[in-house]
Amino acid sequence: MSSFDDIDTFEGGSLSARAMAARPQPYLDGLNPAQREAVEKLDGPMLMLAGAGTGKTKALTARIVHLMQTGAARPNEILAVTFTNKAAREMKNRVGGMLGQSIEGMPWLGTFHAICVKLLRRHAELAGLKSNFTILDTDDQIRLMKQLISATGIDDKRWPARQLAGIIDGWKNRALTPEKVPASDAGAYNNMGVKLYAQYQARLKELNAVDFGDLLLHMVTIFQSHPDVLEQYQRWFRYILVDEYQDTNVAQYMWLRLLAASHRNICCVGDDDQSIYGWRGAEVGNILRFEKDFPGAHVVRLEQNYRSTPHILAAASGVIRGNEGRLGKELWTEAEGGEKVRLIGHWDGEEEARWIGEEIEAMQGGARGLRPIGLDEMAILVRASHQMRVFEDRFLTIGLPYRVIGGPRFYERMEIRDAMAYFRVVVSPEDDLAFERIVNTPKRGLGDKAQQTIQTTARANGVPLIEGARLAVQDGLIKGKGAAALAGLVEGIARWGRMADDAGMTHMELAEIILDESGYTGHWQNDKTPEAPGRLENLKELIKALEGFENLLGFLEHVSLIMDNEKDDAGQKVSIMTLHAAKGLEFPAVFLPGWEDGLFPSQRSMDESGLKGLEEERRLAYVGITRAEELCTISFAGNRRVFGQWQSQLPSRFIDELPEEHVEVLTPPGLYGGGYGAAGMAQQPDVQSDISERVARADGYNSPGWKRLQARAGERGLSQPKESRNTVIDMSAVSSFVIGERVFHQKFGYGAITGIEGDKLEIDFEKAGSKKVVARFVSASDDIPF
DNA sequence: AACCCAGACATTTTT
DNA sequence: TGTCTGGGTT
Repeated sequence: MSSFDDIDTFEGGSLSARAMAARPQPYLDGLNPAQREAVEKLDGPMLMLAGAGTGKTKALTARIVHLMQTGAARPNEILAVTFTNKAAREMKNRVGGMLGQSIEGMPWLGTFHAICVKLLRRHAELAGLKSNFTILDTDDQIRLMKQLISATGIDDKRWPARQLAGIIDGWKNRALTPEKVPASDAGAYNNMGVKLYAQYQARLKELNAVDFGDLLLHMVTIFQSHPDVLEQYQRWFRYILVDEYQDTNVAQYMWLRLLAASHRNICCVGDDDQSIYGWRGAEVGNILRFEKDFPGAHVVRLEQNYRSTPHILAAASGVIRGNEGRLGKELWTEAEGGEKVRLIGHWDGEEEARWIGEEIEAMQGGARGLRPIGLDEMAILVRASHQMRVFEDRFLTIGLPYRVIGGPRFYERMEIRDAMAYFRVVVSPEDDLAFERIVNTPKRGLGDKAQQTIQTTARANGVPLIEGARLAVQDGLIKGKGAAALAGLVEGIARWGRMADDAGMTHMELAEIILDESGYTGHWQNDKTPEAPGRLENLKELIKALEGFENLLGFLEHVSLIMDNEKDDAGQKVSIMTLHAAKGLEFPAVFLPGWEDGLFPSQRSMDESGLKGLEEERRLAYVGITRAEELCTISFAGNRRVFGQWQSQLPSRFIDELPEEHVEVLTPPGLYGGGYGAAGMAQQPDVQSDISERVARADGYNSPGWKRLQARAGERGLSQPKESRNTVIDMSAVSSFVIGERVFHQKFGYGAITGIEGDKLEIDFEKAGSKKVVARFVSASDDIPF
């Protein structure tokens, strides 16, 4: 399509739009045919199926630029939604870069939540809110829930606030208001769940607050009940783009469908094979159903991968093939050569961590004829965060710099949340939840009773808590030390509020004054726990973060939605993160440890969600492998300590699904102790067995790998690996020992048993002294073949 | 109101 | 095995 055609067909024909349309289109040059199609076909529904590393963001941003350059839409007529702020930021930057000028703003490029906040503030009254409503995070949500539960006089043991909040979140994800919760759902909780849900919503309204789920739920409700409002936005958003469509939940899906209903100019980008947030309410079905939802939709597949070697892609394809109900897509690359995916089994988790540590060190220097790989170019991706610990322990002892990505984030830290609660009460004194949080932090001698008094006083007078507190002191309902402190706090909040209006002070200075005068800073200065200095450090950082904002209010608004803080501390470091956190990232070298059945795929996923759960786990495996550009190393351990108990592990069934010809099986080097290391080596994965064989198998314990493991264990005179994951104490191992017996241990050498307790033995070692060890790791001394 | 200990419990977490 | 929570104690 030439730009001249566009001028003729362009309807809104302002001069500037025509001038825009006449510009050259350099952004189309670097695109492959599929990408180009995805960019140029502007009208009507489109599904852009973009595999990992296929230049999705490039296509998406080019499409946005194309919309503007052809004059199809002005920047503010494009609705572009992402899931993360990071993705939104990146897209903004790239669009700006492609235009070669700063964009005059794309106000509707943002996360679902950020856009909904904007919309909801405009139409708050339609949801029974004031436009300055506050946004609660999970923490506030649970505290509110706790209050409701105790107020209702329900057994909080049977109704843990967390769980209930989770259930309600689930309903909100499915766009269910309390009235719409189906009987089948409601009945399961004896109708109490729905009742509490309704109460919770009522309470939120009283507080003029919403939670994350509400942002979408309210907007969907408003669109459904106010066609005029909906129409206004249908007309306004001429083109809609959605990133990571496979991760949308029902509420987001409905929101999009409503907005796109009239013109159907909606372009959804996603990859059904990378849908890994089902447990959070995401519906893979949304993307699978797209062509039914939008008949006549254009489907474009981006399959050319620019990230990984052919071996890596083949391995990933081999695994994901095991899933049914895919839209179907096969990655390919023009690149050639490269290393096969490497696979290695270890004796236990520590061993695995040790090996990976050594491997990382070797790779830095350019091992095995490969180029030297920097620490920043390597990542360890685990299924669950507790797996990180072994690596941290190991890397600390060998002094290998690492960085953990994810985990508790900056704005979720206690001290940050406390400080922000202070800012919140100052900015809006009627913020009861914030007031509640700080009223006795630091300790002001206001215990449960005093706080109860404040609550009842406030409720009796129909005023916010802070006013209730003032009245309670005034009327002498609270006495003594607490009363003085409380009066001081209430007075302080008012004073700080006045300072905020005072032009002579920056909001950073104000923030510092608030934290100092309230005694909060002092509270941590007096705290002698080891984490106190870090917390003070964080508070300093918080103040620094204020700099970028006009005032406290602006900052709070920003933070309520942007809970990420990427303080990428400088220096070369190996990254450790969960597979979930790794989505969207890429690294030259990737380690995927812990590929053991039960851990990965996670037993819990399979128990709770059956085949669906297993398929999501498989997608997680696919995501993991496709993060790697040059080198991907998968590993598993035969034994692992789970909740402090030793358990035998089976190699993950996903290992069986790796295509043999793209995998190189590594043999662990001669490990210390020989005999035990050899047992670890026995666990060669059965790369031969294909999917069909695996599926045909009645249970997982007949795999060639398992049989070999058993056989070799027997040869070595070791205890047999347990068949049941639940049998924690290995009775055979225990019963074979007697007190006084001379035994050998892998790490501690020879010793004599002095005590037996379950599966643990107390042994007086000749060199290492007396230790308690797990029976599994001990053998009668004459069994040692060397 | 602050502290301590026993018991429960333990994935993944874009906003 | 370790962490967190809630109940009981000081």
